[in-house]
Amino acid sequence: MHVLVASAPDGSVFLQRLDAAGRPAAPPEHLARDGLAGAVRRIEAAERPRWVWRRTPDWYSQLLAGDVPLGRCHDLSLCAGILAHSSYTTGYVPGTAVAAAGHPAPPHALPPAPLSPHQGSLFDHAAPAGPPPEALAAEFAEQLAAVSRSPHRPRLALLLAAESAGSLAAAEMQHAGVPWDARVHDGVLAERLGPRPPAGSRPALLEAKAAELRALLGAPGMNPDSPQELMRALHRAGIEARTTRAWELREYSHPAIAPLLEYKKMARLLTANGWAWLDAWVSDGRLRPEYVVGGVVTGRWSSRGGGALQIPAQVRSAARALPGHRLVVADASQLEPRVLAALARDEAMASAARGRDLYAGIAAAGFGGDRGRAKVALLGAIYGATTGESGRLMPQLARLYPRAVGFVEQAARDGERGLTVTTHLGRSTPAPSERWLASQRTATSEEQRRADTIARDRGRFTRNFVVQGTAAEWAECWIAELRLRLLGLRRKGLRAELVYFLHDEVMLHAEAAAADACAEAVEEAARSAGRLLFPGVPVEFPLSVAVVESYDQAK
DNA sequence: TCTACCCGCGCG
DNA sequence: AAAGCGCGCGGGTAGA
Repeated sequence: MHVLVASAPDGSVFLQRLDAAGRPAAPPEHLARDGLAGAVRRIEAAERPRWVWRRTPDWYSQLLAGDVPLGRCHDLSLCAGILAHSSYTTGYVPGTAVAAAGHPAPPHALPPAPLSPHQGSLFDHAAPAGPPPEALAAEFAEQLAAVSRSPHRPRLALLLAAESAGSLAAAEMQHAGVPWDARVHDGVLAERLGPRPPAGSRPALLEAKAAELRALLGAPGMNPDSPQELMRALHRAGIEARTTRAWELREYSHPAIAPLLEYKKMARLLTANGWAWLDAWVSDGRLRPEYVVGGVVTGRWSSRGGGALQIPAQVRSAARALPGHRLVVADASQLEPRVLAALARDEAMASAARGRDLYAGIAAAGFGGDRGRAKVALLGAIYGATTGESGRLMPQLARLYPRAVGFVEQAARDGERGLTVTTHLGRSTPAPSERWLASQRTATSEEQRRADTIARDRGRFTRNFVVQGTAAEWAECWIAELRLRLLGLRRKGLRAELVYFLHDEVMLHAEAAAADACAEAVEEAARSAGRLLFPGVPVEFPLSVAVVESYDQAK
């Protein structure tokens, strides 16, 4: 049922079956490192165990290189991070078992900081050093015990399973990469910026735009990339902007504004996703970002390198299926508001969400059919808006949906008081910062004002945390269910791979013949995620799914 | 010359 | 039209 994989002190690989409580259930096997893939493949086929290891990337990237996909795992390091903070359990301290087993690593630190990308590539196939196998087995048993004594055992168990499945999916996506056509990308750049220039100089169209701008502002030699120079030039031209942000500049009517906004757009494309980006992050026709599972406090993933979680609309046409293949792109519609309706058990909001478009449903129920205002009001409730249109609409929203609004208000009040808040499955906020604690020990009224600001900031954070974090849990359950279905399709000879994940959106690269089955699998996985998180709660999580040749054709 | 920080903008 | 959450990144800038 569980198989621990670890490095033995002598450099061999240590495999051991563990029982349901994490205790050794059979004598360990020692394997030579090059025997690992074969052994794992055999055990996976025969037993479909949950693989237990310190960190998924340590083992799974080499297994994927040997084409050994796995169904389930338990990532001790990620689960330690969750359990250490979770208000759903008590008495768990990460690394205690490791330290007790005599490992010289510092206590409280089962997972040292992740390897830097450079180290990762250098040592990918080297022996991952770390605590001895017995210590990892003891740590696993500690984690299972922490789940067992939780009053929310099923939820916490689901969270650890989903996070671990996420680590498998992340490794698979990094291994596969997004199919990326550098010629298409280069074409986009050439059309918007001009042909690729020598390194260090501006492409022709960008340089021309800079010249036009200098002429219109009467500022020869001005470098538009320098905020200071730009600000001086704007002021001399009578544009009294306080910042150089695009949305503020849009307020002014002056002949230089339009070219300036165009310049900023073009310069952004060049620096963020230009030729240098292509050179650095696309190789062998694939964009291979590194995903950091649980990299955000709320449980969302972050990424390292290439800004993979911010691929701008402008270059999405370069993400193209290979010949004979399709991209299946799916995203969850209005995920966060729907999660809020489920969290708060708000029947009224759930019924407004019954259709495809939640905002339209809410608009019809109480905003005179004005979808835009309904959306602003709801997002304002989730983010904690107090001023502007969104702030003004709050009372109206609260009358319509007292349970939903009350739920986020409670999370905000708790945060302001320095309490921990927790997602549906059990991810809790870290303790308030030292800055927060210090701010509460104040005397003067000046300090008190600052303390209030800090408390309100934390209130907005905790308000959003419960919703964003629970949405991340839904998405992780979704991807977990999806990858199991893809493994099933693979056994039927239908090949498809997960290639991209972005908070509430997934992309598959599938053989054309498998595309429809993939679209169905994505839908099934979403229904399953809803049932796993909120059994019996009548909130729907509809998707929009597109089968396309390139990413820009989706939605 | 190097480092740490801020700004601005892209994504959800 | 534009303030309220979470990120990563590149370039400019200030200080060492």
